[in-house]
Amino acid sequence: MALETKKGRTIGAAAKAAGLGVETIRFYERKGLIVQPPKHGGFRTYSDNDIKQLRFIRKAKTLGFTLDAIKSLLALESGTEESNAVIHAKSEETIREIQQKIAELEQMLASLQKFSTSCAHGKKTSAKHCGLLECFEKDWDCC
Amino acid sequence: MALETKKGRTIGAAAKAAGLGVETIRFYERKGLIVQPPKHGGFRTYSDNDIKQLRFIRKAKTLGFTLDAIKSLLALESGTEESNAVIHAKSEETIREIQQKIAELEQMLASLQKFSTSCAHGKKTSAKHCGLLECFEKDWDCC
DNA sequence: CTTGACCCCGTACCTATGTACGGAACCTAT
DNA sequence: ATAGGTTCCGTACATAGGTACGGGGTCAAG
Repeated sequence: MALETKKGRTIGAAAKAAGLGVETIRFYERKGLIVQPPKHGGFRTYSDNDIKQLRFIRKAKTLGFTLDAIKSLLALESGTEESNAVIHAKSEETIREIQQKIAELEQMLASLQKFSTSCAHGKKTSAKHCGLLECFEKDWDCC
Repeated sequence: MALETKKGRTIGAAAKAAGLGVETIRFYERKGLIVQPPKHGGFRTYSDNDIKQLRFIRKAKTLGFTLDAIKSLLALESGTEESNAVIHAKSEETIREIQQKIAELEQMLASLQKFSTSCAHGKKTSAKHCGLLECFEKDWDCC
């Protein structure tokens, strides 16, 4: 086993801790999402904060953010952006985007819940056109 | 202009109405997300409900669903699934997934809001390690 | 009945996001 | 010091999700 003491894991341990593949981490490095961590004896050594970044990337990805968007988010955090005003504006914009996503997900959730309770147990044939789409699109009182 | 009367638009009009490209719609058809609509004089003719489906696809995509997942959702709606019990179970599972996404987005939102108000206007240098990641990952009271 | 806009199909191409390979170097335990 | 397991790097391959092209057919207005 390679050096895994105190602060700093090898890329393999970091991958396991973050739920990613080793190659994926190197890929993110090439893409500039993360900076190459310091090397000890030729091996990358990942800090706890690096692990947090990696987990953040993983989560953000499942939420529909592209790697480019995630890169920007991480740039916000590490303060490598231009000015405070710019940082603030960008985070506010991201906030609005997230609020939008949440709103749309809640709409979809409501539609699915109606669909699930009213349609999906019992009257499949009678309610052929039960209207998940209608619920979703128009916020109608279908079902 | 091709036949665009009453019920039924050509693929170009459908694309415009749904905010997609013509080629994208044909692509979705090949992938089985939508069924080929009836043709009039060799041209696909899209109904209002088809448009709803297309818009649904577009929205679901921005929310991070894969095309395969969307296909399943649409299958739920059109009742081409096996039994009512299966339909119900699947929609309940999707409901849980969406709730999970919402929860994670709200966590990210809260982190960003703290970051934006506390860090991003004024103390960039002093709060170098301001902790968007910490906020996000641990729900800490940083900033 | 021609002309321009639109559609058909098949196929090739493109970007984003990984995954896999392979030979050399390195660390750790025996 | 040698054997096993990692890691290194560069490159090639893979998958999802489109996007573009090219040659031909179809509409509807002038």
